[in-house]
Amino acid sequence: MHTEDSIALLRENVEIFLPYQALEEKLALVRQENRPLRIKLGFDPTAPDLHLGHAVVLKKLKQFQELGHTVVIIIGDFTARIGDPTGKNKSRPPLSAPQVLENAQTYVKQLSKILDVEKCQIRYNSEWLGAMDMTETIRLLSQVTLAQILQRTDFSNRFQNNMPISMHELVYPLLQGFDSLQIHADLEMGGTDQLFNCSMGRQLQESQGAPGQAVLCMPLLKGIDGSAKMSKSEGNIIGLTDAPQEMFGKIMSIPDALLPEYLHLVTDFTPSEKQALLAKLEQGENPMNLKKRIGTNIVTQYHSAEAAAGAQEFFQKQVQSKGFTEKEFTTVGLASLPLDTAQPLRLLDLCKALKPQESNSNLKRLIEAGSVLVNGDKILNAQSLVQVENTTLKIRIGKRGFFEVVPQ
RNA sequence: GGGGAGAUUCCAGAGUGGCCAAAUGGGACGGACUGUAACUCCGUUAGCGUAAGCUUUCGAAGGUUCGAAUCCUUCUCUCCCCA
Repeated sequence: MHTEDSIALLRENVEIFLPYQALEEKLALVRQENRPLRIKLGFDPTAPDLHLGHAVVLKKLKQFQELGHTVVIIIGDFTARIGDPTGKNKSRPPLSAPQVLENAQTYVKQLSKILDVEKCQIRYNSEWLGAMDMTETIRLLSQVTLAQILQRTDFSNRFQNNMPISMHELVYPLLQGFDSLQIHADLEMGGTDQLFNCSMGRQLQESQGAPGQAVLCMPLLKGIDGSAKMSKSEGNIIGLTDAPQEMFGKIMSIPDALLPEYLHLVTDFTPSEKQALLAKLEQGENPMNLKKRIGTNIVTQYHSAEAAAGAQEFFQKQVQSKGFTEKEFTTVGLASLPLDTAQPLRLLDLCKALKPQESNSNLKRLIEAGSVLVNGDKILNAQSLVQVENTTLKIRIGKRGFFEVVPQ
């Protein structure tokens, strides 16, 4: 069932194997028992947006799935109400039950962008966690000591820095581990930040006399700002559901230094293609070109080749080209704007009508900073009057706001 | 249960009666540069107002004062030490 090649493929990009030969051992085991691997992937439906960081893990799961293994997705609807403390220096607020359910449905839909969801088992951990009584709970808690829990860097950092840690957060890793026991996981996948939680599952399984799961951790993809981790709360994500133009633009905005990482972790290129692209970069090719290749590749995965081509074209026109008139403008009818056209129209008021979410003060700043162009000309005075009647007017506000104001 | 420390603008973190819409750093936004929304440099960063200026903001609610982020009272939350 597995050749050397497929094992090499499965090992590609994996950062941590626990234990090191775990993958090979588990594969041998299931071959003997003539069954597929049961691979667990847990998600807390806290924020309902999957991003490229998640995709790193999901793409690996996809490889397992294509080799005939079973992916069991745990929707942590119960644990989401606690809040995973991973990577947080603050406690997360618990979510309400209806919120969690809604997020879970959105999640599964997004998972289908990468995995064959039809072939996955999907389980909600409220099924068993919600049913536990106090006696069972205490029995579970007795399996682990405080010292073990404090091993975890999130907790020990917070503890050392006098930050609050609530009791329910301490319990979180145990509950996640308990999921592994319940579904008889052979292997659990996650980001490297999940190592502690995943190994807790292994420990609990073994303490119950079951074989401990293997743990595979994927590297954490850096955010588009180049910071340590792509995460929703940092606002540095590329969402799987982002529109093509948005997705492409975000990829163009990642620091050049991140290119190899993105190339390896989130593109579809074959290993030899990746090599070739990296070699070109080393030979001094403009990183921009590689970034475009990566952008096109990624947009193609989540949308289509046509969408990717369109997104690249849009980027070149909207961002790279110097010309003003060839930009893509959003057409706005003058009559649809909340303006008193009987009065002489100030530039500030026009901007406010086009960007109602911006404050007047901020728009004034933008104008004075030279970020507002009218028909290609920089206007620095917010009080300047603009002629809008019986004429079409092209106006740029900031880097992204291009409007064409037409009469009526 | 007892004693002590603290809560500041998006975040971190100064400020201990008027010079405070509040230092500094980060982030964000903008400009210049670059046929990258990268890198670098520079600027801006509560709202309203053409402006003078006015209004709201320093955990919450009251109070003292001509004047409070700064003082007092109560409350909420957090941390530390002792038991």
